[in-house]
Amino acid sequence: MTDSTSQTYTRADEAFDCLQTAIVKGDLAPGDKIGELDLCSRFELTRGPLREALGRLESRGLLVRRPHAGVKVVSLSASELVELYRIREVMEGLAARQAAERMTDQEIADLQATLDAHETMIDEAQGQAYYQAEGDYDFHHRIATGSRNIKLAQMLLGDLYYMVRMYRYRLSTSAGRPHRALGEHRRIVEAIAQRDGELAEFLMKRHINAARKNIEKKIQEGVLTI
Amino acid sequence: MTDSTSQTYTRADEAFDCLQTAIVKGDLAPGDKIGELDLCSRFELTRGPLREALGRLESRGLLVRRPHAGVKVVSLSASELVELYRIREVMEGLAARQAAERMTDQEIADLQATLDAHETMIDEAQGQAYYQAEGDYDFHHRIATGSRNIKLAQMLLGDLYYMVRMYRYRLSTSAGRPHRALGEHRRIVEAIAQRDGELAEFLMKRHINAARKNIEKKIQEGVLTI
DNA sequence: AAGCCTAATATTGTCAACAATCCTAAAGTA
DNA sequence: TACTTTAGGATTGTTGACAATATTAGGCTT
Repeated sequence: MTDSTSQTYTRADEAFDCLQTAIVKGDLAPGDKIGELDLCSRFELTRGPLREALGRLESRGLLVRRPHAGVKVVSLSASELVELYRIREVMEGLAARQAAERMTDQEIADLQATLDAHETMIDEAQGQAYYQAEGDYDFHHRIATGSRNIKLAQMLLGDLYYMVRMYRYRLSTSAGRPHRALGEHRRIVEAIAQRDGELAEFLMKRHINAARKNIEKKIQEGVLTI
Repeated sequence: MTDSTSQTYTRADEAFDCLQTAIVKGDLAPGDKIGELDLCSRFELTRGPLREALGRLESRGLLVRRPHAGVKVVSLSASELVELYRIREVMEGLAARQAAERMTDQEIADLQATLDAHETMIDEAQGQAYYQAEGDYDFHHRIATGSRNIKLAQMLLGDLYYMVRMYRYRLSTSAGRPHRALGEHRRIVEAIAQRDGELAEFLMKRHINAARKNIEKKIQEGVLTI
């Protein structure tokens, strides 16, 4: 995600990627207070580039920083996580609509192919939340890109998805949901293939709404403690 | 917007604010290629904090950076600017809906008061685009904050608005539009006061849609060259 | 015993020198 | 004349040392 056109890969870019994946994968858990020197030794970096990366991550909302006090990984409250899905609902709805208008036929064919791949993945790795989540991410990623709305894709891929993925491992396995989600994905792609932007937007919004309700239910059940 | 809770104000924060306002005010115009040393001498900074600020601004999409080549202010194409308004449409629609559900009565009263102030401002500074734009910004700012959706407010106030404001001085004066916009604002606030979130969302979306069409028209007329 | 103040420590913020890379301009060749 | 190549210069990337600040632990007071 760090500007694929850049030919050279600076240490700051490296630091940024390391930290971002560490946060997303859970190696750095929400709420962790982390020292710069720890990070330096862990990732074999020096403080200059590291600090630049910290600045970027703070700006994206993955870290919070207090001058002279330190850096800690952002920790969303339950309500904040839910609010994230409300934002996704409208933004990805727009993405789906624009994707329906602008994706190439080839891209749509590829998208359908990935759905087939997801299906076998779900059947094989039954209940393996990780791969399900990756498949889901792939789907949303392609649509965001397919919207041809650069800023929209940037905001989704660079901000929201990383925050959502931070929490995915906690709230993934909901019996039967993967198959239902896949069905919803199929319908969305169908609408896109028919170039029906309005329908694609509607279906995408409903899809994310369902995911949100699923999370809200878990929170109420106390399954998900944040 | 740089974390109001921070007690101490670091040089990097200073650099960030300086650059951001310079970009928004047009002192650094879109497309300008800027050297780090120039910036250092201009803002009385040293390179360390400056680079950290550059990282943050790049992450927010106000700057583009190419390793070893330099930094330049982002320059939106006409279509990218229009796309920005499509994003605003759905995000601010959501903000208006949530604001209708969550703003305090006091906040709503204040909002109505600012609209009155805007009205006199428009009458007095007739055609003074700058103040009109500031009033408009204030209105949208309050609603974003009133949504109580932290991330949504962050994205609107920290990303989108700055990019829009970069271009406001070019596309501001459209005879009669200020009054019409004010009327639209009033209706939105009315819906919020009645706690009608659905209507508030609808009206806000239409409001931004109108602004987008206004810009598209100007682009087609060739008035606005980007 | 509990709370406040003080000082030591560790961590962050800042700086200036060094190394690596890109851009430019001049020279040479087709 | 126009294009390629190469060397120089300028700019960015990186590093490690230095300064400033928040935290924490310990002692003191109430």
